[in-house]
Amino acid sequence: MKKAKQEYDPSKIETKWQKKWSKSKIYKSKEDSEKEKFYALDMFPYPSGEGLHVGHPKGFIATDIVSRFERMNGKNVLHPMGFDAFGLPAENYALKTKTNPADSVQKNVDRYKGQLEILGFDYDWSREVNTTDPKYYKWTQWIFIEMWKKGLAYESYEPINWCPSCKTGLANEDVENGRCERCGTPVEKKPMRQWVLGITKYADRLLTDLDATEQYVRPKVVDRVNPHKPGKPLVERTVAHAIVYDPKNKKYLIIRNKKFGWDTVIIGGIEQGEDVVTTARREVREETGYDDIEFVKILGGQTEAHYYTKHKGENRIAYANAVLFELKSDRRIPIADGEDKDNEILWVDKEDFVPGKMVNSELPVWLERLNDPRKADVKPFLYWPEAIKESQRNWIGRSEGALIKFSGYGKDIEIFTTRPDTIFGVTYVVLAPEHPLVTQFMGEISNKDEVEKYINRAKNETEIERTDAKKEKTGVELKGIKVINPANKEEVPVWIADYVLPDYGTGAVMAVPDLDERDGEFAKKFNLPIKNTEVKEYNGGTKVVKYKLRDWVFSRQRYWGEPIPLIHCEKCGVVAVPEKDLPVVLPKVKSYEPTGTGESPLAAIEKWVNVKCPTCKGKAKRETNTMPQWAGSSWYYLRYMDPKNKKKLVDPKKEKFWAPVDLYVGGAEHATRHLIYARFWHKFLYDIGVVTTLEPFTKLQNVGLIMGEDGRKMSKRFGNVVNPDEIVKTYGADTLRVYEMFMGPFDQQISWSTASMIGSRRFIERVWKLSEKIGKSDPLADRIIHKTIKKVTADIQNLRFNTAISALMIATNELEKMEAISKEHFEIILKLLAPFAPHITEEVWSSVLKNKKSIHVSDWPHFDPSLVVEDEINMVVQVGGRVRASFRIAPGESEEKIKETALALPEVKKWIGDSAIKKVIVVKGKLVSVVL
RNA sequence: GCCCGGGUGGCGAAAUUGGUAUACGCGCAAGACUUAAAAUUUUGUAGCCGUAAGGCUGUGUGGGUUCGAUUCCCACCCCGGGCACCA
Repeated sequence: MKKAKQEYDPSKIETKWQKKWSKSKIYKSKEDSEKEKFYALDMFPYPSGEGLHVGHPKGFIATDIVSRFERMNGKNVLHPMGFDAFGLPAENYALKTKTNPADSVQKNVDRYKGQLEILGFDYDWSREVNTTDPKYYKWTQWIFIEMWKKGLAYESYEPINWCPSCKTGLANEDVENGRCERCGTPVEKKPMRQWVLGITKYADRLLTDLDATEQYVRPKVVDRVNPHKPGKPLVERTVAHAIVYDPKNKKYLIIRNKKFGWDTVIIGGIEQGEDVVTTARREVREETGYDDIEFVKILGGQTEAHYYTKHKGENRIAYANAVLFELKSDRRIPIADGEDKDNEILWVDKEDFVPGKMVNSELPVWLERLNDPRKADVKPFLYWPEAIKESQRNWIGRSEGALIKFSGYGKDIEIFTTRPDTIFGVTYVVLAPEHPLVTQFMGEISNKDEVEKYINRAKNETEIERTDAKKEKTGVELKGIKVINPANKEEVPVWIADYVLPDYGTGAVMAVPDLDERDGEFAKKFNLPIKNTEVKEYNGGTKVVKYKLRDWVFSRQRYWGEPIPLIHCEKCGVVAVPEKDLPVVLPKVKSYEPTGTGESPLAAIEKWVNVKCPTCKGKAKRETNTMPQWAGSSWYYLRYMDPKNKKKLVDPKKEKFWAPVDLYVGGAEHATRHLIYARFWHKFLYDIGVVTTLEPFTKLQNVGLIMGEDGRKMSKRFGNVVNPDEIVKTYGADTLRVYEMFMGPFDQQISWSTASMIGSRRFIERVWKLSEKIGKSDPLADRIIHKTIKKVTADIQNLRFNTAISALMIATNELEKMEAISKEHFEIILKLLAPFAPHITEEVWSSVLKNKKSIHVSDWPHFDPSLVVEDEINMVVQVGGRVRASFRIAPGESEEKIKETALALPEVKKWIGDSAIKKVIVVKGKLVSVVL
């Protein structure tokens, strides 16, 4: 009895299953599970008025596939979705339509949700967050207050783009070639009172943790011998310990301080450009003279070691790594000496190599890891694309150098340089035009007008313009000013030039035109002397570390953002809004226009602005700046874990259960800012005990943009937007999902092609029709099925969806050729396809195979390794580097046999001819290469 | 300009560690089915020479290492993303 053939019609099955899934709550996530957790996260969208285009869901499809895959593999999955809705687009829309942005945001969110729902995602919508919801931004404000309490938020006058005609501040986006996009007036820089977050305090941790190992434990160890001295500076340092083991004598190498009687393992600070192993190796060579030690392993990542006042009177936090080496040489006596005469180097037994005798407070951790190899295995802490890590390293831009003072007229010009050794080649000094000393020198100079004119010009340039190396150099000498080069006491002139930026280093450079290209160009243009530079050591400066990373200007003079929850009291100064009064809700205003003074529209609402001081109950005013859009997105992944908690940002138990995010998918354009901001907030929350992991996202994956069919970015402006609703209507959600994953490598940017999508639809229909072939198993099918399980499983794990689908297509093509396929084999194909095409697989699974439980909660298939190896493999023969013949042979065959078979082939004989065989290379399982 | 990616058939792309370049899909061509068309299906499809067997060339360009390079190294050209108030 055959069932009547059913045509595949996605419109009949997709909404049906979406409703059933939602009703049966199979995607709901709970913390109280015995299963291992998996947290898949998308960068949440900004719901614009234009709705989603087909490019937006690409990343969401990927996390959907992975979360369905992990669920079928027995994991307890969290896959939430929410909306990021503060910021300029919503505000601009409000300005234009004179409506409250809250209304348009709600409309857009509803539209987005509708568009997402028809794609069949497995979101747990009960955990939805929205950054503009006061219940959400209460906690954004709370975090800000905590930062402010810790001194991480401070006030500063920072320039904004100011349009003098519109009397409003402009975003960088609204500035076009230095002019206001709306009215064309040249944009000026106007200093405004701003709140700034001290992200640079976290620069070192943000940098080192990129390469740190082990997610959960960076043990904190405290040196209890030397007490913490409150007055002394707190210095962070990344160091390497070298643990050198002599396998012949079973001894360890230590440094003993004869004067004070303490022992230590070899330790050294990681210098610029070095990795841990290099540093450790260098220290061993310098301290002991051994240069033939063999690297064994890094002992399980870093510790956070707190040394107090031992090192040059500093309170030091060392992020300490240990490297285990083995001694290879026969020499047993160290030849070099320690840094000073009180130190001696010696070999000790393991019994002496114990915490009690050694001063290294982190030694117990290293010892534990020496004894238990499992603990010493280094697992990377962040599985991130190397490109993103590199971008972040460059963004943070750590450089080690020296601060050197050039003095004159009772003033010191502090200069940061990474090359103090070039100081003897300095012929002049350049200050940024904004440098505070420039104003102070004004009285002394003879060309005041010229200098002022130049300053005005430079400050309105963008940073990109200023640092463009191709641009002709400009600058003005501060005539009459000379400063003394501290190295050779020479007098050098002082210039100002726009290529020196005020925010980097000290905003001043010592120019060595002989060695530096920019300085050279500058000197040539202004006929400044160029000296042949002799590089020699100069120790006249203070060693310092500088970062390119700047503190984060965290306020906006806008309406549509989280109000900064501070109050300015006439008597008490700045006071935080008490936690019980949070959230500070954004009040309704009549006009969303910024005030003519550049202040936020909130400043005009007297009823809201004027408050009583929470401390003294006296007259006070609210802060009227709002937070930037980045605020809400810097911590939203935490709220998904516990979205409705009224008492806490996140319940510690829930945080412990779900954190960290196992897979985070989003656009590469967020490589630096969003991801660094989120890491910064996370580390702060770690420090105040809100979260338990050092990093928020363990695995990160970029989505490649989907471009329009014309190769340009999809945009209303170009008229190349493809709407997913239309595609779903004509082809079905499953086809859209499969096509977007099949287009090409997930992280690659690819142009949309509606014409090509038909292939994905045909593939789905072929699977649909395969159900008509259920019957006896073909003996050849096993091998195909098991190879496909292996390939699809590995490809999903590696986020290579395009080749996973290709493998499924190949399997389908093969199975189609057969008389019949078994029910078991067909089930496996459906399961493998289920994460990609959830509706069609569920429909066939239920209506043809008569399963009661959803396919999406069924078990992922496993492959039999014996069924994925071939009996016979193809090998090719190259003669003189060219493929000339091929033969089939059993994979386990001996090299001799392979060689013999290959050389006996008539084709091979023909190509060898009379030439002598120099050698024959056999690569098992691949080829035989005959070299003539 | 600086930083980070990428460049393979007509098109989207594939290629474990350096080992048969072009899997899979789109398109195209020819055949089957059909009164016809669509759909479906079969076969072919990198370029050049050749009836064919076969040969030569070929992964942005030029060079290098190697028995062997899409893969590694050097130089260059082109395209995309980011550059701190777009998200």
